[in-house]
Amino acid sequence: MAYWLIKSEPNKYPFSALVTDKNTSWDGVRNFEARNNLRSMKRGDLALFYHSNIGKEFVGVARVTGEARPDPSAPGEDWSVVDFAPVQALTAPVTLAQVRAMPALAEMALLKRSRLSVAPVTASEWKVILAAARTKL
DNA sequence: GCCAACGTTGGC
DNA sequence: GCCAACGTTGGC
Repeated sequence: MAYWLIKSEPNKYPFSALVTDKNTSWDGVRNFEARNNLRSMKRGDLALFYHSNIGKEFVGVARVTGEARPDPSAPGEDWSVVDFAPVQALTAPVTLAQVRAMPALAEMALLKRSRLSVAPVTASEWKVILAAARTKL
């Protein structure tokens, strides 16, 4: 199983909306690398849900429930969506400042590739963040 | 609201 | 194939 991070601006689609919706199609990705990351996701993979711009923190965990398929918001174009369901909110959100402050997270894509909206997370990074979030799955 | 970073586009 | 211009993301 692989780990990922997905970013959303909370004024557009907050984690709470995923909780309400129970399932959502992650559409609108228009970056090749982010799209390729979506295509690498397998059912059952877990993703950290990050609020960009507002909050700037990890707030929850989501699970891949449906693997990549054509993005209906871009008919005829070569983009993909993946389906996610909420797993749980983090007990304590983990802020960008916290991530920056932890040496174990210095290489995270969130920091190194800050403009990439769908990115891989290593198993060790995953562990560190869930510990900081005081969250057990 | 500004601006840095950086991916993409298009002219040559 | 290079590179300048442009658009977008996301932090501040």
